[in-house]
Amino acid sequence: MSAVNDTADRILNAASELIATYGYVGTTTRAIAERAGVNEVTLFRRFESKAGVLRALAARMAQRQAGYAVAAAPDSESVRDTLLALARMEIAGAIEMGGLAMRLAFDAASVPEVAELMGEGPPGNLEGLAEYMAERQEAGELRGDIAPEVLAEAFFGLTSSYVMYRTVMGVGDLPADVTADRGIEQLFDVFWSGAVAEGRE
Amino acid sequence: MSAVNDTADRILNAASELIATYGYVGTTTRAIAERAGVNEVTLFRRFESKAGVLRALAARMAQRQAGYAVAAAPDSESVRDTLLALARMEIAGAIEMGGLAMRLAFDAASVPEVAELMGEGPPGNLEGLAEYMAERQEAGELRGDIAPEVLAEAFFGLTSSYVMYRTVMGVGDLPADVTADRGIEQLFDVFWSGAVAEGRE
DNA sequence: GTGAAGTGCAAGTAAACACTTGCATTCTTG
DNA sequence: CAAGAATGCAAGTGTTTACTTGCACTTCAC
Repeated sequence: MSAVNDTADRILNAASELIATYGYVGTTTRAIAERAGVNEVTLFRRFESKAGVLRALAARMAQRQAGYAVAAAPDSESVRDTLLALARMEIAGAIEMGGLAMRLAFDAASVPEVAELMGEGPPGNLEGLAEYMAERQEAGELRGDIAPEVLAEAFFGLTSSYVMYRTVMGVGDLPADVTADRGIEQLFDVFWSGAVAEGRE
Repeated sequence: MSAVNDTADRILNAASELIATYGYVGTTTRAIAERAGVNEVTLFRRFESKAGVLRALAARMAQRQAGYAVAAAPDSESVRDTLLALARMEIAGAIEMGGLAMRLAFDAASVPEVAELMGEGPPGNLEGLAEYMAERQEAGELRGDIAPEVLAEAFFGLTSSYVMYRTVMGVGDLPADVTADRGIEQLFDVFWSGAVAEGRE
């Protein structure tokens, strides 16, 4: 990595960690620069403003998240495997970003600069998953007596609160390996047993 | 209500709404005073400092929450009814406070003044519920192949994300009547069907 | 080896912040 | 009605914030 990008990256990394912990308004440019081991002036020369840092951060996030989406594509044979994989992906992504996306989703409701960047965000995800749930209901794989939006909300509610508890609120331990963690599977299993069509599991 | 308490109450109400939306650091004493229709100086004369307002707010919150706890006491005949009632109570309480408690639980991780006041908070709740879950597992009413902590986390994950989506992130509509809302019962039912011991429902 | 780009450092800006002081005015209460 | 408490208003404090300017230094491509 060239020295020039290294500086920018260190700034973005520092901003990512601080914003994830203290939120956008609670994070100062001075603190970002300090943690990045860089002069505060450099931050402004590279990113123009605090909002500029946020924009660059969001861009980098979107880029990485795109990588996840691709990895998600191969939807597994069974609905259960697909959803469990999605849950693990959601959790892994959110944890790898240190709760940044989660914190930003939170801040979007109150900080205009953040709201601009988040776009559809959670509502979009929710809608998309609800469509999938509806399909699987029609196929008789998920129980039909619950609205698909509710199933989607239950799913995301579990994954997002799992991450929120651990990264933002400091409750519980982070899993060593998300792709194999037993606790995640148990949590998912509560959802799954409640969502699967009777006589199907 | 006497005029003197009225002033203090208006300040606390304003602070409650603003902090719920913008967080503790994002809320200014000027904004609180303005929304309360009161001079900023009055706020300081009554509450000494911004942290003082927060303390008073927490005290009032604890007092109201105590009311809920009493109402909760009569644990219903069936586990299902008990947990559904608890879910409705949690949601009603959080909504009535306009997401304040939720936002504060969030801020506690990063704002020392908030952390001091929140005490055990979510971890305490989680532990308490996990104990109840363990009891019901031993009684054969809840499935035994899932750790009680996971069951408790699933429960609170659903109720808290339900409120979080609606109050903080602006996703979905608030229920007109929490005690009767069908959506809440559906959401709870996903949890319940996944948590109940086989052949028990 | 020269020039341009990137960075550090010192100093400074204007605005916003929590919080204070002094005084005039209103409200409450005995 | 008188006294004291509660409030409003105007003007301030010192600190922190995002952001700027000017200058010296290094690095590296050509």
